[in-house]
Formats: sequence, C-alpha cells, structure tokens
Amino acid sequence: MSSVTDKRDFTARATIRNAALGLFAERGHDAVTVREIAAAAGVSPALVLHHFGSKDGLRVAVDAHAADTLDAIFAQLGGQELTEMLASGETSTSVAQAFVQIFPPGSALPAYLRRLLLTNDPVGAALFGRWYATTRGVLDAMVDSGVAAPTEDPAVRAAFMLVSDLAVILLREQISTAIGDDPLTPTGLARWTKDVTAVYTGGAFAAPGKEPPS
Amino acid sequence: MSSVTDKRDFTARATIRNAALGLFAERGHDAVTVREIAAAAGVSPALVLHHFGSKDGLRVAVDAHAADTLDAIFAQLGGQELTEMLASGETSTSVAQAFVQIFPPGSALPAYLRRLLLTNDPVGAALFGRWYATTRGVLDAMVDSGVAAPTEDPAVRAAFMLVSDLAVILLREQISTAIGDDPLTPTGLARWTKDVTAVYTGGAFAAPGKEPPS
DNA sequence: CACTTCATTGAACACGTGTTTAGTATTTTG
DNA sequence: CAAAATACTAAACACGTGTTCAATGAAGTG
Repeated sequence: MSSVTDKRDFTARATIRNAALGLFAERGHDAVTVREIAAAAGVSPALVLHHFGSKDGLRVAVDAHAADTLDAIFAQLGGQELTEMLASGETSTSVAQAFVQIFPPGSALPAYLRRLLLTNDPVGAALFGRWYATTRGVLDAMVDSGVAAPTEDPAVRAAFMLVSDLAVILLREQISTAIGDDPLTPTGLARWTKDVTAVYTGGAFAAPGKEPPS
Repeated sequence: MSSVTDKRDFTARATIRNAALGLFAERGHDAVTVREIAAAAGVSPALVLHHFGSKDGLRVAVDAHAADTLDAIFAQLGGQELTEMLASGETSTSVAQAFVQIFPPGSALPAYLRRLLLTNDPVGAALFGRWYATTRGVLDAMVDSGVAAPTEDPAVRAAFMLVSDLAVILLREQISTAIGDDPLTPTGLARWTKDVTAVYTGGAFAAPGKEPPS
C-alpha cells in the first residue's frame, strides 16, 4: 500500500533524506552540517540544496517522512488490532512493541522521534496529538467492553498510558544501562512488558492510600 | 529558594550562568550564541569567555550547576523523607511533585532536565543513574515493609516507575495540550496524581479471567 | 538531430560564529 | 598610596557555515 517503510527508493533524493534522518536523529539538526549529510549520502553539498531548497527544507522533508512512517506504525495499534485486542483480552499493545516488531535493530527512527518530541516543533506536537486521540479512543472502547476499569479522568489516564509508553523510547539508553537490557529488543521488551503489565492489571502498591514513589 | 537554588548570587559569573541555563533549556546548546547569552546577562560577549574559558566550558558549568540543583531536589525524595513516608504512609513522592513544590513556575530547570536526558549527555546519564539507584532502594524498602507488592523483576519495576515519573517532565507541553492542564502546576499535578495513583494501587486493566475493579 | 529539462558538481561568496587581543576600569593587597 | 590582580570591554580575527552560481553531463522530447 503505502511505501512509507519502503527502503527500495534508491534515488539521490531518498538517499539524502535517509542520510539526514540518521544524522539528525543521532546528533540533532543544528550539530549536523550540509556537508556531512552530503558526504554520508555520497553526493555533493550543492545537490542537497538543489533537491530540498535549503537545509531547513530538508529538515521539513525529513520531518514529514518520519511522521508518516511513525504514524503508519501507530495506526496498526489503534486501528487494525483494536478489535483483536478487545476480543482476545490482550492488553500488551504498545508503541514500543510496534517499534520492535517493525523496525530493524539499527533504525534511526526511535532517536528521531525523541528529537521530534524534544524540540517543541509543531510536527512532534501534531504527532503526539494524533497518538493521544487514538489512545483515548482505544481506552474508551476498552472501558465500554469491560476490559479496562472506568476512571473519573479518562483524559489523564490516556495521557499517562501513552506517555509511559513513549518514555521507553525517549529514555531507551538510560533504561538499557539501568536494567541491563535494551527495551527496544525482543528480549528486553519482554522483560519490560511483563512487569509493566503486572502493574497495569494489579497495581504495584498493596494497601490503598499509599502513593507512588519517586 | 532553597540553598541550592540560591538566587542571591548576583555576581556576573552567576548571572551569566543563569542566563545561559534559561537559553540552553529553551532552545538547546547549539542554537544559542555567546552573544545572546551575553546580552541576556547584560554583559559583553568577551566576559562570558573570560569567566568560563569557552562556550563549552560554560556548558559544563551550567550542566554541573543544574545537576547539583536537580540532585538536591531528588535527594529530598529518596533520603530524608523515606522513613517518614514509610511511617506515615502519606506523601505522594514524585519528581514532578518536588518540582512543583520547590521551583517557581517559570523555572527553566524542567526544560533543562529534558535536554539533559534526551541528548545522550553523560551528565544526564549520570543523573539518571543516581536517581535510578535511589528509586530502586526506595522500592526495595517499600516491599520489605509490605507497602509495595513484591515483583520478580525489581530492576524493571524501578525503572518503569522512575521513567513514568520523568515522562511528566519530558512531555510536559504535550501533556498540557492533551489534558488541558499543565502537570507541573499544583492543579494539573493534582489531576495527574489522582489517576496515576489509582493505576498504581489498583491497576487499570482487568486481569485475564478477572473482573475489572470498581 | 536539435532542444529542453533535469541531475550534478566545484568553486566561490556572504555571513555569523567562537575566540583572541589589547586595552581600560575596578578591586584587592602589601 | 602603589602595585598587582582581577573584572570588564570594544574591536578584530580566523574559520565554518549555509547558500549561490556558472558550467557540464545525462536524459528525455519534438
């Protein structure tokens, strides 16, 4: 259908865009020069500007491409698999899980998502807005079908769930060193999901009235 | 203004450091020029280099100062109030709550913390490491005293709790627009804590084969 | 073929950057 | 007070940056 994840695009334009995606994700937009992007793509610096107008134009193109790809991933959670999830009672659908299943291990998209959300640029805000709406809808449906417990403040609950999920991607490196496993690998995610699911289903604190720790 | 957040330091050095902290937090290190920092501090650009040697030296100084201030805040959660928390069962201890209680509304430190954690900065990594160790210790103590339920994988549980807490700061703006309240204000945090506490104590999803809690 | 369009490049330009330098006020100190 | 050290500044420098420009080759088009 959509060639969002299509890696078979070998045009110079796509090569430059992918090179920029990797460098931007790794070091940030400002720390990467046009000459570096051109070298990584194997072209001349002038060609980068020829295809994208300016460095900021390239940034916009990379943003759009990344947002499309990321949206395509998230759509699998909110749309297609929602009915299956509700039917089977499987509640372990997460953005992190989609990342692990779909992306190759060395993909730069998790890091780029981090940059999108770190900088307050409108692309990241729009991305989050769409994902939040989807999360909210899924949770409402789960409450209606009795899979999830109702809550007085569904807006907060949906935001909390989405945010806790995204944090796995945002703090991937820190989590890796803390627990000794990369949560964006199958083994690491399995460890992570197991315990998090336990909290989501049964809570973590025994006696009611106690509060969450640091 | 606590001891670490002492604003009574009116030396040019501190003024420059604070100006740099605000600008770095808002726009990132690379996007801020020495001339802008000097203008914000009301001094000449050369004085910035005179006091800190280089722009990177200034960055190191700002990092150290921010890390000290943030550590002082976190220390209040893990150290001093741990016994009180276990004894009284009261306190809702979270990093976000400490921020709201201690910092003035316009403080740049939340945004700077976000930059520290999301840019693979070694200072941010060290900060996270210390906070993780503290969180782990608190949770272990809570399990020992029966306040928290035991878990097979305490490393993951501690990481999940810390990360979910930090996510409030990392995604502050996105959460604000999603739920219509800034979670780093007293009112917004109250909403947030109420629902999150419900999840932590009773869970949010029905376990397979069980009925959702009411 | 002639002609246009597009992809691509090396070289240069204009500008902003961090930094240096030399010098002046201001404070400290013996 | 004299001298040394420090706080501070204006101006300039060296360099890397994004960008432009003219030119060359390739590919389609009538």
